Amino acid sequence: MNIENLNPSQRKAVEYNGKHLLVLAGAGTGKTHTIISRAAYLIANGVQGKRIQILSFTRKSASEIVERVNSMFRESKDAKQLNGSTFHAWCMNIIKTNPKVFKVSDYTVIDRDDQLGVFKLICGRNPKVIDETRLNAKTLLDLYSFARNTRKNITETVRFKCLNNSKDGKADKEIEKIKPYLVSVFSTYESKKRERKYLDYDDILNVVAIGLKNNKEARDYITSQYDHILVDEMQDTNPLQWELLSSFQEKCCLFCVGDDAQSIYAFRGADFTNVHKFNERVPDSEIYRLEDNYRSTQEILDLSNWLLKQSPLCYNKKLNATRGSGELPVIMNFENEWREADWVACDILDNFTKDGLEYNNHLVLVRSVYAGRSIERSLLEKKIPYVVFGGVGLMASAHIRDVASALRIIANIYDEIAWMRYLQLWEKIGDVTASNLITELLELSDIDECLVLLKKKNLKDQGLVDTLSAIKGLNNKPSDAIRIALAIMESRLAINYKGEWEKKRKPDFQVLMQLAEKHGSISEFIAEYVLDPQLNEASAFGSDSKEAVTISTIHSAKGLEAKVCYVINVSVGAYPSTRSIDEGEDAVEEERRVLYVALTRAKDELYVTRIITKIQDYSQSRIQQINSECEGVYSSQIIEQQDDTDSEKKSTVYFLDELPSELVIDKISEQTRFEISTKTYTGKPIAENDFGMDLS
DNA sequence: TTGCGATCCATTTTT
DNA sequence: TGGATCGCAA
Repeated sequence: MNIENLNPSQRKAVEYNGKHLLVLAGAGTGKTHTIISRAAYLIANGVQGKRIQILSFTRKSASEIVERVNSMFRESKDAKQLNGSTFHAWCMNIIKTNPKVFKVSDYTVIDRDDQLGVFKLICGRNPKVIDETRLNAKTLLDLYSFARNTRKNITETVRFKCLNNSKDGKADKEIEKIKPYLVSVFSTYESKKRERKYLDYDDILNVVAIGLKNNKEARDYITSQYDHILVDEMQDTNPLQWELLSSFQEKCCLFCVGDDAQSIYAFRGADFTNVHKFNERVPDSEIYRLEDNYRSTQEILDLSNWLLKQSPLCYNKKLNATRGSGELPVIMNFENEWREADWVACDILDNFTKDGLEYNNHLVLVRSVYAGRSIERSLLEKKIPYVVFGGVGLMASAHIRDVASALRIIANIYDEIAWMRYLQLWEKIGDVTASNLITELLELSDIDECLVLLKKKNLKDQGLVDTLSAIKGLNNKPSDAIRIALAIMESRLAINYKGEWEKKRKPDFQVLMQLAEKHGSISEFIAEYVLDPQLNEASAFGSDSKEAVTISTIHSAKGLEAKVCYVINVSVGAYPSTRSIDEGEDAVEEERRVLYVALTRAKDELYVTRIITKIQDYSQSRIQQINSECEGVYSSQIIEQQDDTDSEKKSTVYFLDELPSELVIDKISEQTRFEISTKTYTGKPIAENDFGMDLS
């Protein structure tokens, strides 16, 4: 095994032979490399691959790790059986392979959209809930999911998420008021899940984590199937996942890698006390640190370190660049998002045409999927190929869900959500007719009875019945089921999706069938697919995604890196977002870490762009800089504007406010400078007598 | 009741 | 931008 390219602290971690280890690894310190080496080291020392489980938060990183370990052992069978997956996929696998322990293996896995559908249904039937609680179905679902992942009760959850954790009498009163409604919605949802045999995301973890916790025999049986659990991104684990891991500490060695400064999933329950209290909770454990950064230049790290140091939280972290010094990061200021996007596209094009830097050396980081759109448009305009990370997967797209609904009915005839979607696809069936039909259908006990009932209804389009009867025997041939269902449903889908069908929607099914080939049953295929809507590669525009610019949300960018990085719209009101300011300090600090993650993706060049709509977005020191850049008359206007606004909103938080000027180059683009300068025109107006004909 | 068109609306992050 | 909701005609 190739262990030479490990530095001393990495090597110490890789060769650790105590029981449990937490590796605190800053950004770019070779975290993935360390995990890979650890797995390889274990295999090289005789541990069977199948007794090692690698856990990660995205399928991408999990499979990358497994692949890289496998490539180190080309011929060895031991390595080939190495397991690597997300927490959810792992638990699902445990459920499926141990049907005698977990009696839920015939359940249908539902995703967020399905869950939301159920919540909406429940709220729709009970309108008082939304009126009285002033929460919508989506927020209720978020609360429910948060509560389950953090193992908090309703009272604590509401206090924490809705009331800024305040403990005064007013908050207590509010909780008392809305709690009964939440109880009613949540319990209705839970009984619906039981009736319909649904497993949602949280159930998958919950069933295994709590099952193992409370049942010693099951725990011993399952946990003795593994020797080593390797956890990536430990800082993103939530209390429920911790519960799960802790069941394994007796029989297995835990090797956890994480960085508290990169914890950006608190909104969905991640809790970095899993990192901070590792020692306390896990007897027989040690903590090592990795602090040498191999990715970035010192200038990029200086900016990142500065950002963390401004935090009231103490991260006790300072990254050192082994690569030494390079270019200063650049802050670019723009008038609006189109200019910003356009500049990014131009800059990438310049790098490509002038310096021959391939497109895949560029990474554009955005806060939300939505924010990536303007960038997409500019890249498209300039014919620059790009790949998008972090968008909605294929499974979420409507036409796929349509066909999947037919398959889901075959796999589980109690799948009310699937029935609802499937029935409404057809002509003359809307939500009322569908609901009535479903009430009758759910009384029946198999698909043939359902088909008999549906035939009797004299429905306008025979396709409804034909599709189901054609695929009813294909539960174990998902790929065939898709092909046949598609053939019958196609004419209907073509109507529903009009012009989009042939070119945009239909081609997706080729990919879907290929994926289905790999699975032995519909429910297995659906489960896998709901957990991993793997089709990000397909969203590549251009011939080869290896030659493309990457656009990614920061949350999906962990583990990504590029020579040139653009962090978009780091504007006032966005970092931190005004929304998180309202939510309180914890939310703001999480946003700081989000920005930190973004900054530390860059290897050589870092561009932070932002939009300045108001000149008071600038700090005092920046005003002086602009004044020196802008000429004469404009300066005085800018300073004037500053004067009438700084008495108000002093409380606005902005991460780059006190940024020392020596850490960055702060630029304002030519056009933007012009537009800002002329923003308020205070000169003499052009009057009527300034134009017209000379009548003399 | 369905299904279409029009209007409005709000925009964080994801297994 | 497009997604969700509303109102109206068939």
